[in-house]
Amino acid sequence: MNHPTTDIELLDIEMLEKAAGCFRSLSHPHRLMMIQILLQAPSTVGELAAACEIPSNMASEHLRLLKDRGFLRSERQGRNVYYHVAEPGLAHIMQCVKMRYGNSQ
Amino acid sequence: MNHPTTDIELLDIEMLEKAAGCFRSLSHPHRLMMIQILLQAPSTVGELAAACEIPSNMASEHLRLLKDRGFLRSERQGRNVYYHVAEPGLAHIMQCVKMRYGNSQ
DNA sequence: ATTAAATATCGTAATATAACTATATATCAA
DNA sequence: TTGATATATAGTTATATTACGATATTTAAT
Repeated sequence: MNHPTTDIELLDIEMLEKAAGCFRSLSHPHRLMMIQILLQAPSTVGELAAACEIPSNMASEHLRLLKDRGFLRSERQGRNVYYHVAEPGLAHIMQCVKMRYGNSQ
Repeated sequence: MNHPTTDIELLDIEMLEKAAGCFRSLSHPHRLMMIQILLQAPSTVGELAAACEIPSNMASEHLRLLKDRGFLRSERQGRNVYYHVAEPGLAHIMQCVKMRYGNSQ
């Protein structure tokens, strides 16, 4: 009922469902750790697993989750698979996290 | 090993655990809907329940979750309880969501 | 070809989350 | 006080997520 340009549109429940799925895939400390690392440089499954101190099969599962959601992409190089950030918005999101929880700010 | 000013600090796993909890509390379509609405104006439990088409006791549970996380605050006014956004960062987060899923962009 | 290393997938048990019914509390009005 | 409305909490069941051991796949080295 407002003027078109001032009318604030709400996302419908379907869109929110997808968005909720994205947040769910971000709702694990190891996955956030991986994203943090990958925002600095592409890394292998093994490197990410070591950084999180978890077995590599679990790292692989977490990475698949993030990849399926479109947040990451992967690229095999020899025996290793390198993952990298595919969604630029992740940097933005992690900045929000640091604003709330970072020690440097 | 880098120069202090160029060293990018990673949040430790404890901080990431808290951040993950925040994302988990955002990982439900009805909770996102409530946040969307509350970013426009404070609303009662009943109003939010109606907007989400869920029973008010479930709305109450979702709201408690968001309140416990520090995202919302509540204030009783007569028989109604009004919730409002307590974390300004939520507007920012919802903007990210709209960038990805909004029809107006 | 065989072996080893890195990654991925499968099956399953433990745990967490969600939805629902019933009940409780708080406020107001008659 | 009694009844009605709005909100909150408890208990329970259904479902989803997580962790993990075992196994499979891919690549490279011998």
